[in-house]
Amino acid sequence: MTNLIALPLGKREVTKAANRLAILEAAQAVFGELGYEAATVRDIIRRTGLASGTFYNYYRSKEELFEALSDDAARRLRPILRHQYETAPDFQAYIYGAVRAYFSFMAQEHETWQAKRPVGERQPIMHAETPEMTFIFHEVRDSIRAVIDRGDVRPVDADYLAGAAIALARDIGQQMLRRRPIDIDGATNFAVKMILGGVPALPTLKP
Amino acid sequence: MTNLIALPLGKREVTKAANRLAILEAAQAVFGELGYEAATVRDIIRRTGLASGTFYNYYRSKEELFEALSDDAARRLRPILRHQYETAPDFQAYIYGAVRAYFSFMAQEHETWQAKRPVGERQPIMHAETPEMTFIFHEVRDSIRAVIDRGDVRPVDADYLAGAAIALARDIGQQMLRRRPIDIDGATNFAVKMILGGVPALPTLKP
Amino acid sequence: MTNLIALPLGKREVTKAANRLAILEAAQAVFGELGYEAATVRDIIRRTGLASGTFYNYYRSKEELFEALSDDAARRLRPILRHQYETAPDFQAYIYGAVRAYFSFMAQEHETWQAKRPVGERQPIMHAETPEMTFIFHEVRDSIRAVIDRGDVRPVDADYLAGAAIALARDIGQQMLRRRPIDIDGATNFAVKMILGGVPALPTLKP
Amino acid sequence: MTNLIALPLGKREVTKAANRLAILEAAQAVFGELGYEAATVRDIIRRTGLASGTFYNYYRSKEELFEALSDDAARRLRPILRHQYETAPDFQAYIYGAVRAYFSFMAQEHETWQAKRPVGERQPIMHAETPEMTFIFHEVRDSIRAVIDRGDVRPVDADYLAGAAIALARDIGQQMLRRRPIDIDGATNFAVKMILGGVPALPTLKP
DNA sequence: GATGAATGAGATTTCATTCAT
DNA sequence: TATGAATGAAATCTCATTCAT
Repeated sequence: MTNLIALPLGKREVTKAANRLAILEAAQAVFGELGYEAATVRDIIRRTGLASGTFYNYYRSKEELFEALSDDAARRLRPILRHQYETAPDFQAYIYGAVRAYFSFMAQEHETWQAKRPVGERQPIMHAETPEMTFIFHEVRDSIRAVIDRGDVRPVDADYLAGAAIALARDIGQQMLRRRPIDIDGATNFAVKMILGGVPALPTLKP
Repeated sequence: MTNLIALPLGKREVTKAANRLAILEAAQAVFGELGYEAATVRDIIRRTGLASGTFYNYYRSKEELFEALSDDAARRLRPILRHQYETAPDFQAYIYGAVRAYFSFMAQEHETWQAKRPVGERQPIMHAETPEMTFIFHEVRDSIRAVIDRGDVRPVDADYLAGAAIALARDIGQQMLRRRPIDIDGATNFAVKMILGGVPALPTLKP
Repeated sequence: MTNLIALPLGKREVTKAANRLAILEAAQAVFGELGYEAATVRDIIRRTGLASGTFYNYYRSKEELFEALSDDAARRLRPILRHQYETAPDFQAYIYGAVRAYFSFMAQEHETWQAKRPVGERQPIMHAETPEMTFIFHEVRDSIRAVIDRGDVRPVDADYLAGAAIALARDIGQQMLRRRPIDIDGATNFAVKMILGGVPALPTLKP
Repeated sequence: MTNLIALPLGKREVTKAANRLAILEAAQAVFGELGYEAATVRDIIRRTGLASGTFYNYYRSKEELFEALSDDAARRLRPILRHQYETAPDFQAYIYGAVRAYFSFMAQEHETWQAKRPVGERQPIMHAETPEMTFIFHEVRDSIRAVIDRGDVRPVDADYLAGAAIALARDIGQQMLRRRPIDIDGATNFAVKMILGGVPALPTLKP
């Protein structure tokens, strides 16, 4: 989402990049609000102020936009999560770093994530069908599996643990965003304590 | 989904009840597979063998069907969860009872909860927009709040805890359904340990 | 286009058959007026008085409708052309019979073929992209080839001859429809004389 | 398509002329391949390497381009056909000269007239909506009418005869282009024999 | 002029809902 | 009440044309 390359760009290029960005951000907001299925290309394009046809100058379909958003999330989150994974001295530190990075990420993009919705709209409990969610889910699960496989953590059920940790963090993250003020530290503290507090109690897996 | 009221019914009434039931069951399966938005009324009605127009003799809209399904889940699950809540000697026992009841319920209705999808289709991580989920979320959150308010549990963040517990249970429940054999005890054990293990570590809420 | 099966049909079936027929006829007219590419599903459905969505209860797409129309033309014309082919004592008689059958067919369906067009519209010279045309072209070419292969006609260039005969008949047929009164005999006479008169003059093909 | 006027032109004018020519040629090819309706402005402009907006510096619309192409064909073909018409000693010679000129013209511009299409695509029998065709049709019909009016040919149905002759020549011309080697003499011979052979047999028109 | 992204009218298609039978 | 075709609003997508650079 950030234009890291600082080359002189003509107005046209700038506009094009800005439009692409605007569509991505609008899509992120709309998917967050409505979920993938309920979101329409119109909902997204309307938010950008662009014309309907313009959407198709950038993405061939809603599906492709979803992929682009996933890629975007991956590009921005993966290095952070990878860094946590590689530098954390132990499982505890990894979980802490990953959860905090994730919550910070969510909070940073909060204004697009949590755009004001029409009141009276059915409020879904949660929209997992969001590109960021999809990416995070797979990324973190793989890390947790790896940690367990490496033996850094007592042999517990890796899939259960990863699923539980992610589900938990996702939910708390969303709640965090709904509260004022947004308290990253508090949410991180809560989520990490829940996850790490639970692990020692887990049944050991017989190999 | 079971007709607990056993009064003598005329043929017409029997058929009506059977159709209503068939629609509910089909809807549960289809919403579970596709989510609320992606599911079409025709997807649902096709499973029942009824004609599409017949749907509207029973429900005024797709929306109303969703509500009915929520009510249905509520009617069936609430007594169970309430019973756990009222008879459990302590918080630990309540969580255990509630999780176990929930997993048993999922396993019982397995075929509708976890219907197989065409391979290659984009697999959403989760469909939160399921009537049962919506109901359970609110019910359990209220129970946890009550327990905390009563002082049976250290004053922690009830919303975070409820959300975390439910998210966690939901995820593990779904994983449980994908495994063979379906191991209710194992899943319950894991989920309960995670939830209860985490609670003592949680930060105390300053009132 | 004719409902040859005379079974008692409910009103629903009748309506359905009538609608299918109406769409076919409208499509025939619209393809004839505008050609396949320029014709839109809307143009077709508008003529029937049906709602736009109704089209898709009968055909999945414009393409499928085209196929259906081709099949329809084939079903109605093939027996006639085949009969001419099989019963004609010689090439002359076959050409006469085939041309006459074709012109009669066109004249019969004239009211749908030649619906009034908005004035000022660009008048294409000809629309070959019509299901009937496509079918006839292939059918008659095959017959002429067969006749020549059997040696009933001097060895001339079969493809050239078939193409020429069909192109010629098609054009004269269309002109015939534009004239008042429609003179099937006159048009047949002209077309057949042209075709048969030309054949003796054609260069013999060296094998 | 050739710039017959050899005046000194500035650089700008040369480019302009070249672009205009490139667009005409591309359009001829694309209309030939896809027909007027199915051809898009982008299909045409893509072949020229120009930008889509540039198209509108040369032609106000797709429609106008079509007209321009007709005019172009007229400008190039009319003198040839006129010359045949004026110098031919009799009807036979005129037909021969005209058909030959037309076939030579087609063969010369073969690559644009008969571009190869993706296989498997629905092959329309013919695209009459081609500017050249439109022009030729009217031109030749007028000539034939004139010949008949002058009494050089027995009074037959001029419109039928012109239509038949043109349809026939068009079809054989197209077949000629598909064969290897391209045999202008053979095709001319065939077409002329067909046309002229048929004429004596035609019914005389009562005035 | 040349460029190519933006525009928006219009085409195709889907689907919740209605309604005649 | 059951049926299933009809409806039409709304969604997706295309493309001739415009316009800022």
